[in-house]
Amino acid sequence: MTVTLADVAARAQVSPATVSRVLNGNYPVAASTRERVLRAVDELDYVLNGPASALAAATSDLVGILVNDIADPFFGIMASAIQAEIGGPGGRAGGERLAVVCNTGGSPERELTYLTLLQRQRAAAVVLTGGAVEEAPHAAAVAGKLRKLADAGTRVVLCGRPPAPDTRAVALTFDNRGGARALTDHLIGLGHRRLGYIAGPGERTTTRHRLEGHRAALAAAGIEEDPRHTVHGRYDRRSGYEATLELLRRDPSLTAIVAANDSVALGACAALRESGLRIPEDVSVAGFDDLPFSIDAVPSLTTVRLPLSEAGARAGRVAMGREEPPPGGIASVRGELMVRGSSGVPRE
Amino acid sequence: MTVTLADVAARAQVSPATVSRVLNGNYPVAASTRERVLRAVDELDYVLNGPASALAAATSDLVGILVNDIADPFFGIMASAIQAEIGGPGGRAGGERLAVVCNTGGSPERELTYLTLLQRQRAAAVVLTGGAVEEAPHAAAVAGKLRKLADAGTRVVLCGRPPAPDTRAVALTFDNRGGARALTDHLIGLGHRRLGYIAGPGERTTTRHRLEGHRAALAAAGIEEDPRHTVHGRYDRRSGYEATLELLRRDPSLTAIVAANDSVALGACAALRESGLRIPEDVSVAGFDDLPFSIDAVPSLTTVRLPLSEAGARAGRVAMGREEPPPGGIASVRGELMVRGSSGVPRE
DNA sequence: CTCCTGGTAGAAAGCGCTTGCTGCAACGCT
DNA sequence: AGCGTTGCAGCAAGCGCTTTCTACCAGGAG
Repeated sequence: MTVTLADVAARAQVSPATVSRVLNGNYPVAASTRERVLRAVDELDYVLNGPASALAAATSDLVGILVNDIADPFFGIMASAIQAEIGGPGGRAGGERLAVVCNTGGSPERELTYLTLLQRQRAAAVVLTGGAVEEAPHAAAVAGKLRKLADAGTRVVLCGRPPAPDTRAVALTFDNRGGARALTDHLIGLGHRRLGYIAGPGERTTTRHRLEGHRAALAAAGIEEDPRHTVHGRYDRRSGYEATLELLRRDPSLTAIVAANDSVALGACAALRESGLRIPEDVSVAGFDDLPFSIDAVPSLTTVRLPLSEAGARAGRVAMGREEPPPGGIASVRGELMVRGSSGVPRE
Repeated sequence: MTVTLADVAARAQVSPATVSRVLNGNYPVAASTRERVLRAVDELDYVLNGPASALAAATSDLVGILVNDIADPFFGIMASAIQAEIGGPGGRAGGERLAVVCNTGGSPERELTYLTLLQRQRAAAVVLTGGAVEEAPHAAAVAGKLRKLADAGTRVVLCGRPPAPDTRAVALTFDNRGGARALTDHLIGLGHRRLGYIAGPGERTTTRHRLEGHRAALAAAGIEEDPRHTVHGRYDRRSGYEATLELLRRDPSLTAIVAANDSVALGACAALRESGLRIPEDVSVAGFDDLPFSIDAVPSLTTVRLPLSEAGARAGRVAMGREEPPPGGIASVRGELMVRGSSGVPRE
C-alpha cells in the first residue's frame, strides 16, 4: 500500500542503498543517478518512514520544547523563537527537524513523562523553558533524566530556567532576582514604603528568585518586611485579582503592589479599580516579563522586560549545535526595567 | 549501552515477546510473569525505543497539532485544550501519546512541510487549528496531504477551521460569519452608521468570513458600504494601531471601529487614545475572540466570545477517537456576543 | 598490458520491536 | 481414560531504513 524505499529503488533501477544515500546526501552519488532517483521519488510521491529511519540511524529529527503553560504568551513567545531557530520546516537550517512543544501544565510528573517520551523517541534535542519546581525528589528525578538524555546524545538546553547541576545541560537563565530588585528599587525610589507583593506558586524557582530580589531591595532601603504584605498565588490574572483584594483587606494603606508577572498585575489593576482606587495616584502597580499586552493596559504597566525572543532564539541555536554554549554552560540573561504609567509617587 | 527489550527479557527470564506484551497490555500474560517483567523493567531502567516500536507496529503515539502562531493566545488556548484531551502524559486516557504542537507561522509551505513530517512519523492523529489560506493551489495541496494522512490511518480533525471537502477530515468550524454579524448588528443597534473595519490578511478564510458577516449586517441595515472604511492588516496589535490611524485619516467622522480580533482591537484603542478620542464616547471599539486580556482593557472590550477551550477539547477527543464526530463530519461552533464597555451610543 | 586508485553502486547485516502462529501444560468434559 | 479446550509463553518473520564492507569500472601509472 505505502511506497517504500525499495519501490523507489526499483523504479529508479538502483539499489535501496543508493536511494537512501541520495535522500541523506552524505555519500557521493553520481549526478545522473541522483537525478533518476529524485525523479522516482517524485513520481511515486514517496515519503520517508520516520520511525524506520530513526531506528536504523539511531537518531531522530525530533526536538522537544517543554513549556509550563502553552496558553500563556510568556511561553508562547519563547517557544515560537526557539522553534524558529530549530528549523522546523522553513527554518534556516537545511535539515528539517520536527520541533514539538510539549505542555507540562506546570506539573512535575508530566514534565518527567514528557522527558521519557522524548527519550523514547530518541529526540535530537530538548529545550526546557521557564521556572522549575524546587521540590527535592522531583528535581533529582529531572536531573537524572536530563543526564540520561545527554548520555544518549540528546542535546539539552534550559531556557529561562536555573542551571541543573551535574547534567551537562546548557542553561540560559533569566536574572529574575536582579530584575525584581531593580523594580522594587524603582518603587522605593519613588517614595513607596508599604508595598504589597503577589508571589507565584511557592515551589517554583522563578517565584523564589523574584521574591528574593524584592526583599533584597526592601532590606537595602531599611524597610522592615511585613509578612502580611506577601501573598502567594498562581501566575494568572485571576490570582492577581484575588490576591489584591486580600492584600487590601490586610492593609488598606498599601501604596504599591508588585506582581509576580504581568498577568497577575493586570488582575491586580482590575481589583484596584473595582475597589475605587486609582492607578498610580492611590496605588502603583508593577508587573514582570513585559508581555505584549502590558503596554496596552491603562495605565500602561511598569514592568521588567525579559528578552524572551532573543533568549529563545539563542537556546534554539545552541540546541541545534549552531551556536557555542556560553562558557561554563551557563549564561545569565538580564531583564530591563520598563518604567511606565502604572507607577508613580505615592499619595500623602 | 542502551537497555533493550531483550535485556529485560533475559533478566526476567522470559522471551522478548512476553515483555512486549506486558508493556502493551494487549495480550493475556499471567500475573506472576507480568510482575517479574515489570520488576526487570524497573531495575534496568528500561525505556522503550519509540521508533522501533512505531516501525514494527506501523503506528506511533505522536499526535500533531498545527497552529498558525503559537505566541498568540488564541492558538495557545486551543492547543492547550486539545492537548489536555489527547492525553499527553497525565491526560485522562491511559495510552500515553505525545501531543506535539507545530507552529506554521501562518505559512502555507510550512504547514505542508509539517504535514509531511507528521506523515513521515506516522502520526496517530493531526489537528489543524485556525483559519486556512484560500489560495487554490495550496488548498488543493493541503487537501491532498490530508487525504493521504487519512488513508494511512491518521485521524484528521480541523478545529476552528473550515471543512476540507473530500478529505474525510472532521471539522469543528467557528461560526465567524454569524458572530461578526451579531457584533455589527449590535453596533448598528446602538445607532452607529459609519463603522470602520480592520480586517485580517486577505487570503485567510477567517478574515473573509468575519468580513462577510460584518457586511451582511451593514446591508441588512441599509447602510451602504464605503470602501474607505475597510483596511486589511495582520492579526496583531501593531496592525490594529496602524490601521486605525489610517481609518481616521480617511474618515475622521467614524463612530465605531470593528477589529478582526481582540489584539487588533487593543491596538485600535491605543491609536484612538493617542488621537485624543474617548472610548466609547467618541468612538466605539469591538474585537473578536474574547481572549483573556480583553476584559482587562479599559474600557473592557465588546467582543464575540469563541469557545476556544471547549472546541479544542472536543477536537482532541475526536482526534483520539474518544468522541463521535458530528454528523456529516462537520459542526459549526457559535460564538457569543459579549457587550462590554468599549461600545456605546455614538455622539451627536 | 597489468596494477593501483578513485569514484560509485550493491549486498547484506542489522536497528529494536511487534505479532501471527505454534507449542505445551493443565483442565474439564463425556 | 481420552480428548477437546483454554491459557500462556516462545519462535521467528518481518517492519523500512542505514551503513559497513565488498565489488566493480575507468583511467592513469608503471
